[in-house]
Amino acid sequence: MPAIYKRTLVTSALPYANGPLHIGHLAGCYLPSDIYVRYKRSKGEDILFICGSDEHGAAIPIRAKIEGTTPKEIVDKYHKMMGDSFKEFGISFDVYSRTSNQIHHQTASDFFKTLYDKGSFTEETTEQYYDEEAKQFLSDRYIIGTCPNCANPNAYGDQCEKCGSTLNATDLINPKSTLSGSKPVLKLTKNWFLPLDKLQPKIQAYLNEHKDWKANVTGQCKSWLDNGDGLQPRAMTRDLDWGVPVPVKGAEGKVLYVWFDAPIGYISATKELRPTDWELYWKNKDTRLIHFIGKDNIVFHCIIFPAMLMEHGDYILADNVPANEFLNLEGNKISTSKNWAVWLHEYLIDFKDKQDVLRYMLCANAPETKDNDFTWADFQTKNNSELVAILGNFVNRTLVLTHKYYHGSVPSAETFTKEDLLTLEQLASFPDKIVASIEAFRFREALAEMMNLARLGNKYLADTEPWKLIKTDEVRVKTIMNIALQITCNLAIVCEPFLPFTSAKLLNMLNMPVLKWHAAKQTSNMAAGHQINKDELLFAKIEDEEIKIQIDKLELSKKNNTVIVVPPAKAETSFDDFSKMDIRTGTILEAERVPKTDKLLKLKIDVGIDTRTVVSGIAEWYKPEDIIGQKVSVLVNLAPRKIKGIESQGMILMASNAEGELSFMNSTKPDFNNGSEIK
RNA sequence: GGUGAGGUAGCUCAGUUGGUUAGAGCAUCGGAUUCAUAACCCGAAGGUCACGAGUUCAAAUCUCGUUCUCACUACCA
Repeated sequence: MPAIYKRTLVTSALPYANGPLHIGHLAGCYLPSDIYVRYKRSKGEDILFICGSDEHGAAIPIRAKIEGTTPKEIVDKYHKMMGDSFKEFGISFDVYSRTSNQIHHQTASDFFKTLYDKGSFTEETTEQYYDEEAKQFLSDRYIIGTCPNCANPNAYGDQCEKCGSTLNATDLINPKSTLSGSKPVLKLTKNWFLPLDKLQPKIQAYLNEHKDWKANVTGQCKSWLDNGDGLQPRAMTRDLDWGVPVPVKGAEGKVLYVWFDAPIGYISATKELRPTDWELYWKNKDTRLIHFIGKDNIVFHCIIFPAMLMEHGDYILADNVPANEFLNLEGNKISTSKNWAVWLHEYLIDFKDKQDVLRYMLCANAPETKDNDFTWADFQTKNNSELVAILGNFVNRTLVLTHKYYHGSVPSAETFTKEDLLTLEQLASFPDKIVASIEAFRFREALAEMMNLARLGNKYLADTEPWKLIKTDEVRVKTIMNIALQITCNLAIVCEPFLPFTSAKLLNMLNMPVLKWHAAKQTSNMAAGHQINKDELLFAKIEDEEIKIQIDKLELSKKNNTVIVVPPAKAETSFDDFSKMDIRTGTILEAERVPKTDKLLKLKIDVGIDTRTVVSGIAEWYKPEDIIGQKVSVLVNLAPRKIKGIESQGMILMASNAEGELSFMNSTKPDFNNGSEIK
């Protein structure tokens, strides 16, 4: 089982620099990793916390094009924005680097070279589109053309966003380069593949050593390994000009695959932070490496990156990869493009100084074992019924009484009753309970345990009733208040990983220095006679009004997005081109599901000329029995194509909205005969 | 369709190798209390453990089937 490690290296997934951060990012991996690291630091352990912006990949140049700017400006903008958000929410990275740094380019480049020299890669030459004007190969996203499926003239080389089909660039009709607008030519290109198929036994063995990983993580890995023929070779280079150049002769105009270079970002960030002894954290068996990620990154961190490290040979592998599931917002998926999100930088405008409230909420509601939902109503309840009522209230009543009875001077504990001793014993047991949960990456459990300490305090005060005793037994009250203050002080220590701002505020009120974790096992951190500062409220109630504003804001963005998103006008086309299409009216005679598919219906349509079979992807919106007799428009001279073994002889025309939902368009004169031409 | 993860109280979740009346927090209701941000403290109510079958003395837990949700993947002419 786990060796005794001397130090820990914690990485958090590198966020992609093409948009601001939202609550899903925080809940997914940054908050859990921050809690873990803060606790380890508090214990005095040797630990580094690494992160940075992922600034490569094909999506960034495209985003730049849309915004009419350069990739560099995009990544600069979001790198700063994300870094600021992390800082504001107390995510305590030791370094927040970026993959566009020179040090990263060098590190990733060297890494690739090492694998290349070792002969780890296989080379494969394929035909790809090349733009002769721009003098470069075109990645799929740089090519647009007419979708062979739905005739959308603006389909991308990898996917048609209109009909959703996955494409190869070579499938496109009339391909065009988005760089120069010219017609690209097919040219041979060489790319380097990591033969994951050959590495599968080693990867399997590695995963077998880590049966203790979370169920969602091992499950995902298993599914990759067991699926079909197992792992497949994966290209580690791309024909693109944005990224780390491939350091090999004959690879001009190529960059490293973003998922090859991004995880190496962890290494280069460590180098940047510790130029002299970074290898201690990456190449020494006494170091424990932990990757905090979201579930979408599991395959890269559990299979591909370890495979790269194995091939290299010098590096240690991750000992654990605690991946979280996804956080939804008010019942819907968080979506950057639909603006369905709570943005971190906006949150702080509406909820100034309430970083810890969000941290608390996101930890208490973290999607640790399954997707979870963030609702504003729940946010309010957690703040008002837990932070205010339990934690804030306990601290407040203790401090108020201390000022009232002793002018803020800690009273001395005289003689302990049985009840006192029991309370002190429980107090001392909390750190270990919280530790057990944190070490098992069960942060919501750990947080609940922390709150139980505040509950213990509330109960102790309710049971001992110092406000009554003060009239009859002042000596006894001294002891009671001393204990209540000790609980308050220890709360400040154990809440620090979760609520760092609150902890600092509380220590300040107590006029205490920062205390290490082990101090929380002691029951006499505050000496008699110690003078505390003026008390103030730790948490404020959140009123219905404030919540309503947030919900309205979301509703508004929902409305805006459903109304505004209309695809842009297409390029002009000629009447000749249009008249080449033979579109007829028809009637659906038969309809049935195509087995083993989710979306496909096999239709028999009378189009006047004949009755033909058409396979159509409308099963998500129409049941077969409901559309028999439905009048449709059919493109009848489209080249036939086999889909799932069925020859489809045409295409029915459907309206499609922003959500990709499809609808029939009805003629207003029902008696039009089948086969009428649509012009 | 394939693979993986889930389905437990109104809500969010625990439930370790199958073993007494299935737990917690919040919400609800009742009581007590006033130091405290109408907060705290005590108590109650609330569950056919998605559904169906099987194995067993015993199933939330194991097996098989069905169904729903999410992710990856295939399919959208």
